[in-house]
Amino acid sequence: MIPSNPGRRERLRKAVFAEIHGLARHLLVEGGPDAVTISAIARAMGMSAPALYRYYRSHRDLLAALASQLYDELAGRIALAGEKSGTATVPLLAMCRAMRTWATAHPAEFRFLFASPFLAEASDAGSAFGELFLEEVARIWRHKSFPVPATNTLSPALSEQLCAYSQRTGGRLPPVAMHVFLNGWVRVCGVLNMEVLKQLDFALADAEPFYEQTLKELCAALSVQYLPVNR
Amino acid sequence: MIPSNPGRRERLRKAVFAEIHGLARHLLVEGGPDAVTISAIARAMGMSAPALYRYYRSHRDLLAALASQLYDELAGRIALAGEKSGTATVPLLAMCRAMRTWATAHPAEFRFLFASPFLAEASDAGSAFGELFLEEVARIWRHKSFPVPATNTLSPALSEQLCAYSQRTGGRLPPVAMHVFLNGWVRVCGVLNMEVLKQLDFALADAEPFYEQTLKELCAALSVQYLPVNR
DNA sequence: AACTTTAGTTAATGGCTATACGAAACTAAC
DNA sequence: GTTAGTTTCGTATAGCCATTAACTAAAGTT
Repeated sequence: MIPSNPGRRERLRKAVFAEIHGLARHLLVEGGPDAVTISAIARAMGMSAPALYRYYRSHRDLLAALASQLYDELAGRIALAGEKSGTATVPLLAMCRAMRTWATAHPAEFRFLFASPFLAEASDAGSAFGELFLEEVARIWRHKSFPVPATNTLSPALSEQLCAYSQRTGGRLPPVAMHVFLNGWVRVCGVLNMEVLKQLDFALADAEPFYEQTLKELCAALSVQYLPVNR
Repeated sequence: MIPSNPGRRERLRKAVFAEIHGLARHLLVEGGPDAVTISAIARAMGMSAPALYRYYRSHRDLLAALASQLYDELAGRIALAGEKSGTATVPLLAMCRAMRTWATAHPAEFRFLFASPFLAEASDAGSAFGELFLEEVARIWRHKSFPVPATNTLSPALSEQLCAYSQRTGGRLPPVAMHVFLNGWVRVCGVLNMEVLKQLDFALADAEPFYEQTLKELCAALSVQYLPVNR
């Protein structure tokens, strides 16, 4: 006989959520963000559309949950790559590579996460990712400070903002070092955004070598050793 | 009496197109890309929705026309800034500034142009802009070549693609110089994309000083004189 | 066994794209 | 000036979508 353990209902509910997420993601990959409709998901599940409102209060909420899930997946991959990187190598390199690996393996998801009109208004789309990489750069800085531009080469307006950000993040990096970090972050994100949005196709058939070259230059700027990908 | 000149119908038609474009853009700015619907435009015009199909064969076509119009506007601003820049200064600087000026003045349009799921699949979204700036860098190169990385520091896979692109664009820039150009282009686009997509808010309240610093560094890389904005 | 909660149904509203068809207006040729 | 053809618009319609309301059946609870 089957015992009616108390958590059963929740387990079933969880399974339905999982099914919804899976189908939503599948639709996103196959047909873009506009294809992720409540109707389509319900249809694929063999359910009526209004039934899905037992699980999400609105279409928006469903998309938000999907975004959050993808966000966690990417953040997880990056964190995992950082942890797994051997003691000899710098975690930052592995994290940057993990980010691109995920982005190119899942372009639709990456676009949805970073360039969707849906999240654009919600602000700070990828701020937490920035923090993730900032912490790594701060670790490198603590270990051995890298060269920074002279303070007087930065405009007062910029210095002021860098100081504020430095303070806001607990002074882990001095303002001028913060500029080095931001520069690198913009380059990494820039290449990834542009590659996924196909804004580099006009010049490069495959952006991987260019990305690696960028990482090499960033390692040089941070005075850490660059190691090629091990295959 | 009113003469029935032959061009009248075309004039009216042109006016309707202009009205559609204006309303479409207004809706884009006010409510994002999803607000640009045939119905909403028709409603604002006091027309029935099907009537708009006399002007555009589909919703997609309308959005494509809107994108093309915005594209032309931005390209025009950039070209104009390049022409108007005084003989003492480098056009490239003015063009980069014009691009950011437009982007920040019209964030909704810029997002629609560069980060919309609509154009992402259509490929080479902003390739022509890259060409625009490439020509400027080539002009600088012809005038006085800037320092380039040693060929052996670039991976063969990257060198090969740079060679191909160099050839494809008429050899205006040698492959290693092409890498310098691409690096700069990624940084400029990266900052702009991230600023408009609010991916820099976590660090910078105002991205303008950071953008100017980026331009300063690019000028240094291209061995041209950086001039602050004249006010 | 009675009550409550949960998960699903159908029906209905209103917005959207898109097509088909008809009426009016305009154009041009006779 | 009349007539035939073209262009532009409206109405009607079909199909998709989100969302709500009312209802039902099953499962869990007491």
